[in-house]
Amino acid sequence: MPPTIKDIAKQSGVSISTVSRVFNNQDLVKNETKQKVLEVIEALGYTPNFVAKRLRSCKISTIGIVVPDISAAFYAEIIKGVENKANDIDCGLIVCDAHNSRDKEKEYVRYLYDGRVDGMIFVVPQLRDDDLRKIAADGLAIAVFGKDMSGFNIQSISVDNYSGAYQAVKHLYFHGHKRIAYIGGIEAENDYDHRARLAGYRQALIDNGLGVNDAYIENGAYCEEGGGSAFLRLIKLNEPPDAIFCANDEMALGVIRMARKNHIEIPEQLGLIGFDNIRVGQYISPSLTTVNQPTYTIGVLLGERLIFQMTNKEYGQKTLNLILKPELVIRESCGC
Amino acid sequence: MPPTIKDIAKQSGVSISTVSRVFNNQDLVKNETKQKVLEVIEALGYTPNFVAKRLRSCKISTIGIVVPDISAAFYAEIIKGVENKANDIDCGLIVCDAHNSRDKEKEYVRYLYDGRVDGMIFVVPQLRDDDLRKIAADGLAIAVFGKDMSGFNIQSISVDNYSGAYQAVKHLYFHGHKRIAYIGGIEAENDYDHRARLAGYRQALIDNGLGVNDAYIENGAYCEEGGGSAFLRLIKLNEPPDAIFCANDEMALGVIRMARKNHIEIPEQLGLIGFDNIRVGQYISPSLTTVNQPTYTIGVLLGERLIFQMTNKEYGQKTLNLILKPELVIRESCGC
DNA sequence: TGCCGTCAATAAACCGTTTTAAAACTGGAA
DNA sequence: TTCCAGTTTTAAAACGGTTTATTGACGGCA
Repeated sequence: MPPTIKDIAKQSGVSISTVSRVFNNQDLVKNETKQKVLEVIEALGYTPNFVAKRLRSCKISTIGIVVPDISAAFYAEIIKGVENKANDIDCGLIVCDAHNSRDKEKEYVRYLYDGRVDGMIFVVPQLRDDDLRKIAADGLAIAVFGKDMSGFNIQSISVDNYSGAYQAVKHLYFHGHKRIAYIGGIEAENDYDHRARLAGYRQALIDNGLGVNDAYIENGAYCEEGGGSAFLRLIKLNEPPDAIFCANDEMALGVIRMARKNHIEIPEQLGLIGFDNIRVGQYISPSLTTVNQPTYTIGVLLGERLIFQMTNKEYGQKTLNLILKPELVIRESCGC
Repeated sequence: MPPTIKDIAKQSGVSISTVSRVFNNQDLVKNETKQKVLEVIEALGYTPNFVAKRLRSCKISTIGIVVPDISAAFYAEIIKGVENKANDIDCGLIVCDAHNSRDKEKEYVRYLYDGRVDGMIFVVPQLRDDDLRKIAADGLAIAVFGKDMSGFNIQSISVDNYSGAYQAVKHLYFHGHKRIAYIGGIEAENDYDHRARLAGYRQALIDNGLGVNDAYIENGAYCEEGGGSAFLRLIKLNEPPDAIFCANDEMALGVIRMARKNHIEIPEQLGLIGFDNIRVGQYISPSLTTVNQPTYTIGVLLGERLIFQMTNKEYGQKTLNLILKPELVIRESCGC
């Protein structure tokens, strides 16, 4: 057992309060006594027990972050951004991988909720707004990426998915594509990304005088395989699309793979744009035009917001929901 | 403030000891009472404060893992493996990103060391063996990936880098390559991977009657750009190599990029094999032959070892250093 | 009826620190 | 000598749990 403050007190013939003082408000203790105590501390190799310290003083200098999937570079980049800010204030970071599951996410919240952290960041939370609000109400600082929580007085950051999709589709249109399809997710209660991207897609078609054809709207389940099958369904249509906008890059990879298999040339016969700017997109052939989200910046901003929240307990000083504009990264797959 | 055990006690009309019992030795409390308490716990969303818990009982069901770079898929996979095992025993996981820096790693160790975790996993630690030993000596369970710590009575898992390199080079040789170069890291004190892979490369050449040509051994700093420049140096030689084995895939990507720029065809003019099996390797053209390490399995094993260590305090029951065999994944770039 | 054993629940001690309130010790002024 | 202010020091109360010892209630048995 390591020595405790009691051992030091006994050994040096003073009370434990005095020993504690020597460590903290050192000016309140006589120099002579201080020397004596310091000697004993040195001799016994004492360090204050962190756990006991925390129990009393309630600050733990740790923040937690919950992401849907730690192995996706997108989230890893955000984490790095957050960490950068956390380091500024000597704060540790606990990373939790929710495995894309709401239950797991809930579990982790429960886990972090036990006084392990001073604040939490949720990246694209699947949790209900209510759950998030409850956490915030308990006095824990929180910041959210991926949905607008300003209605609940919670700091949040989003990317303008609508605008990203709109830009992509407009780009395809301006370069001669007229039958533009969309591959996305399903109309789930909490799939804000899908909804906004679909809406952007729709509006871009409408604004450019192209009708919205429901047969051109497909579900690719956000994964490579799903994107591939959605593509196969699309090319079987009487009037197959001449371009596809995918709500993420994974699905676009599936499209590229299946197009190759079916001898459809990209971009000559089919324009393609993805979303997220994952690393593979630069290396695959044809390289993938995509919509880039400033992940690292997002992380930094999340960190900033959270720290702001942790230090100033009241809200409202900063805009509650900050919306970042994504940008189109033009490569080969769109043919422009 | 989140609710405490006192709130639960008051709300449900029992003593705090009873509430505590409901959480721990549940058999000692009447079923009826238990139900009542559980309801209140649920309603108030109570979680026992981990700091308080730890202070009294010395167990907090948390393990920490330190990796060099969270955004590398390689480590993310290992983390997932560990997490899987941790979940089996209802253990939380704290992930720390050391940013490839020894200082940062040290900082995190100090941080975790504060009684925040019951055990730690180090993935390719840059820490000195001594530091690791000291942690273990203090009674904290630890498990290490990437270097053999059995000499210190610490559980460790490694991949047989020597064998991986040997297989790769042998494969190149058997398919007709005679001038095989190596691009790796620098001869750093703690770069065990580099040393073992280089040794495997050397031995494979010797065993097959090819001499070792020091001009063929290059440093690519483990990154894409470094791999590219190393490649450029190699092709300027009087007798440039007809194949390259890279100590990781990143460097191989650099080779592919630069080869393309210099109109050197892979695999026709140059055979290429990487190491690590990163995702991009499947998608790039030509797709990359590489040496695969069973990352997820590594994670699971690390988790197992650590948990074993946490529960049985004595050593020695299991092999202390487990060596896994990596396997060659043959794709286009080696031309076979 | 009185005694005993069993089962449930509680009170109280404890973990190692910080912090607040109180006590003890100084020295100087009345 | 007494009192007071200022400086040091101490005792004791937190912090939020777990755990040990104790109490209380109840039924069975002599």
